[in-house]
Amino acid sequence: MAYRSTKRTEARRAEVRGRITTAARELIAEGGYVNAQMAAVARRAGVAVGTVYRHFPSKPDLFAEVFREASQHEVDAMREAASERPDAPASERVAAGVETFARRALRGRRLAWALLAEPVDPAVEAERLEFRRSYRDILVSILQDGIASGELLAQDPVTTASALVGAIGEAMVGPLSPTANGGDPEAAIAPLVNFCQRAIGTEPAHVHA
Amino acid sequence: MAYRSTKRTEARRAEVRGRITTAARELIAEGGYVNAQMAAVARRAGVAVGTVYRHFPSKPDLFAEVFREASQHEVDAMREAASERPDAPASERVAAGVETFARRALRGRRLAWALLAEPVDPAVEAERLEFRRSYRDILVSILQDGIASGELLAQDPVTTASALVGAIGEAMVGPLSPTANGGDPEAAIAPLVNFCQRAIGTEPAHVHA
DNA sequence: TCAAGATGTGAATAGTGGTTCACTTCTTTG
DNA sequence: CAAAGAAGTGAACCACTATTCACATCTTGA
Repeated sequence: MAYRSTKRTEARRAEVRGRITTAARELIAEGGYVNAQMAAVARRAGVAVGTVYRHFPSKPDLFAEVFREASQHEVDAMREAASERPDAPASERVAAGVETFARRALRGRRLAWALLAEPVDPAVEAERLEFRRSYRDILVSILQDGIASGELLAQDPVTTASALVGAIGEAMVGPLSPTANGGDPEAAIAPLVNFCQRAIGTEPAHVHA
Repeated sequence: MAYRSTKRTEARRAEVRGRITTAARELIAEGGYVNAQMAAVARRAGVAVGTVYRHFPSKPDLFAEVFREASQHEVDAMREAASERPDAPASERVAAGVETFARRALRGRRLAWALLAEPVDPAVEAERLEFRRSYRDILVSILQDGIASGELLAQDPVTTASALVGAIGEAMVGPLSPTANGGDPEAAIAPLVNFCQRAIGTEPAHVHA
C-alpha cells in the first residue's frame, strides 16, 4: 500500500482526459467521425495510443462521451434561447430557438452534421438519439403551449417538432444547404426562421405582421 | 478472330449484372451500406467475387449505379404524383408529391434512409446529392408557380424546398420518426402533409378549408 | 473440333484501423 | 531510498474487406 491517487495526480489525469476528448472533438469538426481514428486522436492529444485506452475502454466509449458533451452544449443553448421569454408567443419562442440552433450549427457545420446525422457506432448513435430527442422535446413543449392557448392550429406536436429538426438540419448543414457551397450563412437564417414559423401553423387571427 | 459477343451472351451478361445490382440493393435495404460487402453481394447474386469485378471496376462504381437506379425510381414517382394535375393549386401538388414520397419511403425505410442520409463513398455521395437535388427541384418548381400566381407567400423557394426534404426525411425515416418504434406508418403521413402545406405558406385568401 | 477470346472462380493479397500487452516511467507512502 | 502500484508507451496483433490474378470454363467463328 504505497501508492494512492492524490489531488495532483487526479488533476493531471483529468487534464489528459480532457486533451483526449478535445482532440477527438476537433477531429470530428474537421472531417467527421470517419476522420477520427484512435491513432489520430492520440497524436493530436500528444499521448500514445495506449494512453487513450487507459482512459476509455473503446472507441465507441470515447466518442459517446464526446457526443454527449458537445450536444449538451447545443441543447442548452437552444433551450435557453427559447426560454428567455417564457410568456412570449410560441411563434416567437420557436423563432428564437431555431435561430440559435441555426446560428450555432453554421459556426461548426461539420461538427453539427456529425452530431445530427453522420452514422456512427451504435453506442454513439444512442447519444445522438438523445440529442435529437432533446431538441424535439423543447419544441414539443413550446408547441403544446401554443396550441393550448389557441395561438397555434391544432396539430400533432411530435410530428411537427420532428419535421422541424429535420428541416433545420437539412437547410443549415445538409448537402442541399445554400451554405454548403459558399453562400452567405447569415442570409440563410431568416428564410429558415420564416419557414419554421409558417410550419408551426399560427392561427390567422394571431398574425401580427 | 474467333469470338464475338452475340445477343445471347449479351443477354446473359446483362442478366448477371442485374442479379448483382439487385443483390446489392437488397442488402442495402436490409442493413444499409455498411452491411453490403462485396463478398455478400456476390454470395447473394450467386456468383464469385471476381465476377462482380468483371462487371464493376470497384465497389463505389457498383453502388453508384445501385443508388442511381433506386433513386431515379423514387424521383420519378414523386414527380409524377406532383404533375398529375399540373394546374392544381401548388399546395395540392406539394401534398400529392409529399404523400407519395412519404408513402414510398415508409415501404422501404432502411433503403430510403440509405438513399437519403447514410454516409457512403464519395462517388456514391455524389449520386445521393443528385437525388436530393432532384427532389428539391421538383418542389422548387411547384413553389415558384405558386408564388407567381399569388397562391403562396413570397419566400425563398430553395430554402423552403430544402427544408421540406429534410423535414420529410426526418419525420418518415429518421430516428425521431414515430414510425421508427413500431408506430402505425399510415398515421404519420397525414400530419406530415399538413406540416408541409402550412410550411409552404398558403396566402390566407386562398385557404379553402 | 480447334483456337481465340470472354467470362467465371475463389484463394491469396494488401491496406486499414481498433485493440492489446510487456515494458518503462512516474508518483506516493513507509 | 525502496516497494507498490498507477499511468504512459508504441510495436505487434488481429479482424475485416476490397481487390487481384492465375487458372478453369464457356462461347463463338472458322
